[in-house]
Amino acid sequence: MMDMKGRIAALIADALSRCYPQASGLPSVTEVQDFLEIPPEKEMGDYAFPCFKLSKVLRQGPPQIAAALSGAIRAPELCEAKPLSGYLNFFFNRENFARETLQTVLVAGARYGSGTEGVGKTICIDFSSINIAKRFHIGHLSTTMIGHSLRRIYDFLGYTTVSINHLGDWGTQFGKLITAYKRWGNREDVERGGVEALTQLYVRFHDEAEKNPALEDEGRAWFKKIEDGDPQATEIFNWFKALTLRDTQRVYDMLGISFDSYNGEAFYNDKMGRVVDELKEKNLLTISDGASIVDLEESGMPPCLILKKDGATLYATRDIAAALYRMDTYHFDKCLYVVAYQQDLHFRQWFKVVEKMGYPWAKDLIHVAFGMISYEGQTLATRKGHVVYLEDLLNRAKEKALEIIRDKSPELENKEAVAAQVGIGAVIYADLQNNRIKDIDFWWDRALNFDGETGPYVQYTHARCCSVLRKAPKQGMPSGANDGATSNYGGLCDDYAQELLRLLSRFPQAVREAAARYEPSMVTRALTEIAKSYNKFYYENRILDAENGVREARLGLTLAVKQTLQTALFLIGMDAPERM
RNA sequence: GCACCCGUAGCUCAGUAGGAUAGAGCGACCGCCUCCUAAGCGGUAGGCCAUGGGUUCGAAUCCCGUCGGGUGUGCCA
Repeated sequence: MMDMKGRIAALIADALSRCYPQASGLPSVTEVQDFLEIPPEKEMGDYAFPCFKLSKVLRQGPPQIAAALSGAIRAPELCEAKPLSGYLNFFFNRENFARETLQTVLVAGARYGSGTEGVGKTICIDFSSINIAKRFHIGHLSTTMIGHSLRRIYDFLGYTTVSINHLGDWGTQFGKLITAYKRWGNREDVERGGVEALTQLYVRFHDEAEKNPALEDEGRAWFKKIEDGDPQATEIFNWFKALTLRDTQRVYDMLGISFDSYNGEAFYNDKMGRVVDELKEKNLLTISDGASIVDLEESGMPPCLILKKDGATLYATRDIAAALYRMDTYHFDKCLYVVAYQQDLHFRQWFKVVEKMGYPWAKDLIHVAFGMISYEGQTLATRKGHVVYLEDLLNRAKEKALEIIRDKSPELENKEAVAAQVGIGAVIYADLQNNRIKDIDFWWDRALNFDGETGPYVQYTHARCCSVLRKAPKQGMPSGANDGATSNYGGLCDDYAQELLRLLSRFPQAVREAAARYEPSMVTRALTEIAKSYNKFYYENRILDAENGVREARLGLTLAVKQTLQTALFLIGMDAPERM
């Protein structure tokens, strides 16, 4: 079934050709569809066609054009067209719109809004990318949640996705860490303390190294051993890595996140010669102050450093090596890097280098940048303890949710499980609520606020839908296209129901825009609008004790809302509790 | 200095491939549970869309300048 917008565009195009048979340069159906907009006020209709642009072609004032077109459009079963100050405003036939929208949503069910446009296309998403021996804190929340949500959104549209946790597992800091461990650590304490214990060792190293600079050399020596594959160094290093992944996995489990690949810096260590060779071969490498660079002056950027004076590689080298590997391995159509905007220049530089290497897919490398996070107005500082660990945040959010449940729903059975869904949901929602480029200043009271437009609000609305549906009579529950016999769609013609139907009908488009703009917040916003609209509908209309037929129609709408909310929640990485 | 990003209500933000009278949440104040989940709903108050030009029938939205803020800017990642 063609959507309403397309059908209205077809009506307009047809009316244009009949009203102005002599005119040339009339817009096509698709052009008309692009002109169509949603009026600012509901009283102005469901769609509006602005006639200003046609004024020149048709040598007529916009109001005259609108009037002529409205006279030529006769489709009462679909909509009415009324001219108003240069616009042609379309008012849906409400009953028809309700029937069509509801049946579309209910037939699609959990797949409403999904698509197949991505079938056969692969998208690599590089996100979260934790550092070994460092605790997961709120600074990692955005990359993790944006990446995870994008993954679900692209999956929903039929793409094959590859989620990649590009581990920060290479560098002299690991030599220093081994030094600290050998001097002051022991197996049991570190095994028990996990990443926190490693962090303490690292801090101690820095304190002691200020007094005793020889420690730096010792650290470098241990790192050299890692590089050379020394068995003891490798064993300790791999153990640190396993400890970090073990601790981090607890958080990933709470968030429901998994990765297809953990290939990080260490993995690419032996794959960088190819990059250097290729750059040399293509005459892109020049020596400057002893370092090997790719000059980017003609692109208006500082040069991209490939090799240090001492011949060591740099992170641009590693990123290029990883991109080449991923193209060879996954044949991606796009490769997304969900990384903070601080690294914007870095990405623009090495993307340009890949382009200069002659790879047409350089244009498919996308830096999905997001804003900085600060804590109570100040930069996060792990050393000073000015930091919020993700695990602590999620646990406190769970506790807060549990308190509220004990207060408001003392009879709820699985309180702990629901509290986890709600508390964690609040954190996820807050992170994906606004455009990703916005900076976030973290405050505990804000993070733990569950009133207003928050995660709990949308989950609450979902639970409310579930509650209504549970109490509905078993018979006559609408489930799809064949419920026309029992549902009276006249019961969905009020402004509240219509607004809700409008939002439901636009949901698939919202998912696509979110994908096109790498912007999960567009799904969050659609989700919130639907929830708000349902709560208003719910207060203005009786559902269960409405008359026969109307009750079924409103239950159908409730089911459609419930399913769409559930889908939208899933797409941003939240759970949808049925009771709370 | 240069580059990128951002300036919309007291606070946090929607709205930007131009469209009609600029919206929401929080905070403040006032209401609504004998009724399907009050984690809800309604109302009041709160705006020179940073600023000056330009393009246009029409600009918060596009272009140029200015001011303010953030980030980055050759051997860390």
